[in-house]
Amino acid sequence: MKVSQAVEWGLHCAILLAQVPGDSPLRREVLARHYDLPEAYLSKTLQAMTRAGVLQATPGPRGGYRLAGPAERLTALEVVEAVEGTAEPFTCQEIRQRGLAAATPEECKRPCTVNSLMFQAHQAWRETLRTVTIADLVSRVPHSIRARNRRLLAG
Amino acid sequence: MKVSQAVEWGLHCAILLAQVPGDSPLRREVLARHYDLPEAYLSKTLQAMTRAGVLQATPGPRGGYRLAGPAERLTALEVVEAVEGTAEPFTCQEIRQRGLAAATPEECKRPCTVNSLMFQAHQAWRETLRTVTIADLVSRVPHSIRARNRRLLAG
DNA sequence: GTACCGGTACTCGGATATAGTATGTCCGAGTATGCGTGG
DNA sequence: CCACGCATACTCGGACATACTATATCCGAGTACCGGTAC
Repeated sequence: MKVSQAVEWGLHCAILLAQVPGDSPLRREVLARHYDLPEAYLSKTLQAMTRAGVLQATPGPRGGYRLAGPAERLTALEVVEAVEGTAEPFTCQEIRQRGLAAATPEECKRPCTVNSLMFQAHQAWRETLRTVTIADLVSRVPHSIRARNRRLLAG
Repeated sequence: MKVSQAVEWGLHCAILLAQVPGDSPLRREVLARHYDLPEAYLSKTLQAMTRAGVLQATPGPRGGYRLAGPAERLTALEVVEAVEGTAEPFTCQEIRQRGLAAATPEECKRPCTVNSLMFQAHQAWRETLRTVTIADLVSRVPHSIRARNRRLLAG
């Protein structure tokens, strides 16, 4: 089990976009330079976030990315799932229905206990991310860094 | 993010081993046939569980695998981490220290907020798995299946 | 002076290579057993 | 009859291929702007 590094990028970008004064968009190149990320690949992540409705992309001159909604209403979970997708990390192969001890369809009306447990664990994970918004994360960034960002994003 | 299918195999095998009457070990081939799994690959999973101390392996005739301890003391988390490893699924790249807005070492004494959040989410996931033992999972298996297993494992 | 039109430069979006990891398979190392042999 | 030693068959363990996904990159599609031109 491994979380894509693109998740880190996506969250940091969302946090940064939430600090942009006014409503001016940020170009992809600016985001990439800000954290020294490969711009071409970052493109893929921002794309996914846009498709998921987390970001709003504007093409053409004076274009770029901005948050699709207020940071107070955008949860970390939405960002993470925008990047990683919403597929369950554990997919039950229903091996209980195979082999010598194959369970009958009758016995499988209730979901597999292993499947239930893993699902429950994933729900706990999601719940943790759902209770935190991007605005919360911004407020946890040290003031000195926020000040520096304000200066960089203004110019 | 994706959980290896080997986790499903490992948990099911642990649950099955907990149902073995007496203390006789189960051969790899028996486990594989029970769920119609590729024996050669299942080997890798059982190996990992043995290395982690979840299973005890006995070579030679009349050998096989058995649980290293009582099912009541073996948590699902231990099994999962035995198979998947204990590495954090989210590894912070510390991108806040790079690029134009690079944070100073002084500002990085506290861990990155993104890192903290993802860590916290993972802890919630682990906690869910830690509160459930293999014995619990056995008790959730339908009686008809348990009876069938008892019969199969006796012969 | 104003409105329209076309060219241009800039932005994102998706199709295309590469690398690393999960998946799948094989053969060799080690051990308890069972038989044969000697006392 | 009993004890010892050896060959054997059986078990797991780790080294070796393959397939898929995450990573990384490029070039093309679309859009707003800006200048020129006609009215």
